[in-house]
Amino acid sequence: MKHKVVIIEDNIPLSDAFAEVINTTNNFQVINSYDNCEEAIERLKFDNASIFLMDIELPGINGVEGTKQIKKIFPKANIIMVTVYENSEVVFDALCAGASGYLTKSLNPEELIDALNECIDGGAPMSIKIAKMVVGSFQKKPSKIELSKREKDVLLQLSEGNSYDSIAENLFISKNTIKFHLKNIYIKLQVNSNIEAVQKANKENLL
Amino acid sequence: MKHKVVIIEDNIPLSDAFAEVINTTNNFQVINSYDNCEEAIERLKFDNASIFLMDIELPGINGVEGTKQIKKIFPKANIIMVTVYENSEVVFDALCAGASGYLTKSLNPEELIDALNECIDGGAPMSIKIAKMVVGSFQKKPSKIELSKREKDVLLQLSEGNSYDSIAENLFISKNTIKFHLKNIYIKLQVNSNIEAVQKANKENLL
DNA sequence: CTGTAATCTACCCAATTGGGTAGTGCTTTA
DNA sequence: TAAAGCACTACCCAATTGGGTAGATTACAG
Repeated sequence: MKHKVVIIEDNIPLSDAFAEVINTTNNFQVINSYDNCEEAIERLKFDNASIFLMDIELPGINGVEGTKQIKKIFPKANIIMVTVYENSEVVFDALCAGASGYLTKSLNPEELIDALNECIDGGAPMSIKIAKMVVGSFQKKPSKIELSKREKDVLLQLSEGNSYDSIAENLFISKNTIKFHLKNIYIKLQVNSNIEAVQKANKENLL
Repeated sequence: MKHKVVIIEDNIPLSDAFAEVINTTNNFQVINSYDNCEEAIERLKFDNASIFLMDIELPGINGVEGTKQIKKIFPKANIIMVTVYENSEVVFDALCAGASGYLTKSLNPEELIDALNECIDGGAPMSIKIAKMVVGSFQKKPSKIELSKREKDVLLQLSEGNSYDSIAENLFISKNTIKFHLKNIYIKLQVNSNIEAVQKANKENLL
């Protein structure tokens, strides 16, 4: 029983090349190729594929949006993006949309087959550069804004939704002191409201 | 010129096995092995290694903390975690600490060498399961809390630090309407302050 | 057609927050 | 020893926000 693969790619020669490679394997089979998402989505249930190779730049709805729609109907679908985009925003959008993997189009046949296998093994095949980007996204660079220890304490409490009174209680200092620290925090973060301070602290990973 | 590798692993037979494998290659060389981070950090500059294989469970400071410290001194160090932990918190902590890769200890010699090569190619070698976890972390499951379109508008504006007055101006509705929507939002999110609402919206990916 | 949900507006009052000024005391660094 | 930074407290006032009540309009589904 071969795993069914659907290719969604508007570059027909490339699509055909993928299909040819995949059909040489003895555990994968391309059961349909489309040059747009709309058609592929219509035939979703009919094709009943387990893996989708998805281009991003497509006529009509793009690959990221298409991924969302396919995952909505077929949550178990494994969708591997195959694209030239290495732009971080596109990569993260695709992953957020539900892509299981992300390959750049420079891949060779062997890599493609490896990726398919990794995919059905429950993995997340990624090109080297993509893996690096993804891992890099966890490595938050330390902010250049420096808060004192006490300021961090106060801001953390604030971010948890505490009022000045609660913060004062929790930190065993007076409410006035909370205000004092907040004022300094606002200056350091260049904001002038509690929400902005918390949002900026989130963004800058200050807590 | 071989790439210098340092192994930090308190399981000596395992450490020796890694070293043996690595030393069979013609582009990597284990220049030192340690059974704790402290010693490795002391000898950082002396060893001048480009790749570190780091265990997580170590006597004294653990591998995650050790990774932070090494990256602080040697930002260019490539640190690959090699560990039995597949617990998501540990994985993400390690990546946040600056690890370039994350392998589980079930790896075979070939995988180890592949990982080293991928690492010096600027990649992020990961075991299949880890890659899946990392990619999965992007796929935020949609919240079950449902806000109306207008409520989302208001909450988004609020999260950007706007006051009720600004939001009213931006959305061309009265300040009272902002209050009205906020009240409903607070009920739906089960909070009772602007910060809590914004934080919860962030957490639940409501915007 | 009727009810329900969403959107919109208004008014009132109490509580919270933001901004300013003015001090004290402690520790670290120059 | 002086200066600088951090932590702390107090008081005042204006602005903002939270909670309650009351009502209007539109749109959509049963």
